[in-house]
Amino acid sequence: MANSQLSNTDIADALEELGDLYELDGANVHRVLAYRRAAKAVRNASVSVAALAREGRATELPGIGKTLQEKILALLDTGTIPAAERLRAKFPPGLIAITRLPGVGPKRARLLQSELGIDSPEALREAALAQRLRTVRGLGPKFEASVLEGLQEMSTRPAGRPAPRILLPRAIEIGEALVTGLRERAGGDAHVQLAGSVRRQTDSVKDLDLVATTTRPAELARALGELEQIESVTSAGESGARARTHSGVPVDVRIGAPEQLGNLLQHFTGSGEHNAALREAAVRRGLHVSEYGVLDDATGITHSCATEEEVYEHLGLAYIPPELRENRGELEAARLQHGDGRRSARRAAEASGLPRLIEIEDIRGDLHSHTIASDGHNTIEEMASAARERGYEYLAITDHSASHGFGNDVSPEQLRHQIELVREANDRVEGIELLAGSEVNILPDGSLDYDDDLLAELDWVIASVHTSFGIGEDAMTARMITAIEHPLVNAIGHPTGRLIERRAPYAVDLGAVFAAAARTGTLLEINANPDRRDLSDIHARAAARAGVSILIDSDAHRTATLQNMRWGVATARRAWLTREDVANTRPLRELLRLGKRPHGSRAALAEQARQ
DNA sequence: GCCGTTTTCGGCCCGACTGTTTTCAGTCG
Repeated sequence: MANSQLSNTDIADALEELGDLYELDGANVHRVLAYRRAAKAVRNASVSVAALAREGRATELPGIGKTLQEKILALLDTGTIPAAERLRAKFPPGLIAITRLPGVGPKRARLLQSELGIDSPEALREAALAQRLRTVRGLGPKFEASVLEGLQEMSTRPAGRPAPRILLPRAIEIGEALVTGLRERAGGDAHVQLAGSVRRQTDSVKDLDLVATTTRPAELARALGELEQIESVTSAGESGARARTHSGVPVDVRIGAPEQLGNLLQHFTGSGEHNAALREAAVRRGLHVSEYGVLDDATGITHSCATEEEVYEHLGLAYIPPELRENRGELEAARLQHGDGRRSARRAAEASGLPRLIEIEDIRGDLHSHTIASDGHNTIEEMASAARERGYEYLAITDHSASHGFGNDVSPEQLRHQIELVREANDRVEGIELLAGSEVNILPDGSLDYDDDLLAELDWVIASVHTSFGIGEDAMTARMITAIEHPLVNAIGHPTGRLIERRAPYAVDLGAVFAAAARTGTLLEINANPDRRDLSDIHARAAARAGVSILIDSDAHRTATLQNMRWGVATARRAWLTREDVANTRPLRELLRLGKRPHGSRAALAEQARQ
């Protein structure tokens, strides 16, 4: 019982390590894959897998069966999995580290260990420098050189860290510059566009995937190497090229014929998991999907598809938006009944179980923004004008509260003054309604750092955790629920505190948080700051399923960052959310009715809070 | 090791490129 607190990340790491060990041990590849899939399912689970396993329900997760549940239970009870212990003795951690090098997989790692006794990156480096790798059959000088280059690259990173991933906005910026450059150089009939994880709008990306169609592929492949952003071309062939930007981002360009654009796009948009599941399902229907077309066993004909809609139609599926392609149930939802096949793509989508995803145009207002009263860079009126230019009907001014720190505290007296300023601005500025609000700190005990009388004067209160992240899961859960139950709190800001690629979410029982939010009518935010996107796609989906109304906010600290809203909408789409799931797609009055105070005045609620 | 619109066993997506070979294994996406 001592380890029942293991997080999903701990469990996922253990399963992944076991997968790596089995792979080195030469296990069946499908078995290894099963461990990796299971690790991913655990990592993505929005409930505690430890708790689930204790109840014997971990098998409800996709890819986890009886055996893996038993291994998880062993890990919880003893802190280790027996099979892992045994294999660790055979394959030291240094050997697993070697398999992280490009061009070195499990087979070569084991070969290096058995032939040359190499079991760490250091030993590998020594052997490569001494030109001993080439003495092994199947390895040569080029392999030696690539190993040394890989080790050099690895040594520039903190120990054991994978190559850094870049955030979506930066990836799009680099990717669009490449697309523009290729279009200019390739000219004529060339079509170039971004695919891969950028097109799926993931939080961060590891590389850029571009898809191109042209009648002169060689010319386009050559053009890639000539772009000013490209440092080097690492490989090139008939169907595309691979390169690296000066900023260190790998770039993959795939080139095909125009009539295959749909197949190419579908293939290179991924995700890998979506494609694998798609193809497995297709094989059961006698169809084989590749980037070149859909091969029908029955006729022997390969159908090229100029659009992705055609690809999915061939497979009896409604068109699946890129954001949903993660093998999280979209294939099942997209499956069409017999007779649906001849409908238009739009009709097919409506007939399927796929959601009609929210769009940026659905957003009517922003309920989290800062001004010069705290750490923002613009005045109330400047923010209001910029919001109005975006077509918003309302904007809440929510500067930080009394204990925020960082020199940006807003004292109770200052907040009273700020409320007056917002009211005055609201009278002056036409065409948008301003709400006098605050982003109030949730203190470690769950209380807020303004008293209720002052909070009752506000039109809008969003409460967030900004300090004491490490108080432990139980204390954090109680802290959040106390804030959620406060009758004057409309919404919780960035509910997990994560920073993408930099800081993990704090430990908190999100299931309990979602239940409390649903019960009290407290909105939970998808903070659209591209460093946060918090709630995440997975968490936002779970929250909406638990009956929580979701809010998407920019958390803008200047007029320009109001446009961060797009990253929040991207996360909402990845969370399967529709317009109906998101509160700020509604007119303000309707939104406020949706929230927690359907009856009475704020003063009455303040009274209720005092009791 | 998982899983089922060929279901409790026997499958489990598809192709490109590299470096080493002389027909292919390994790695990668």
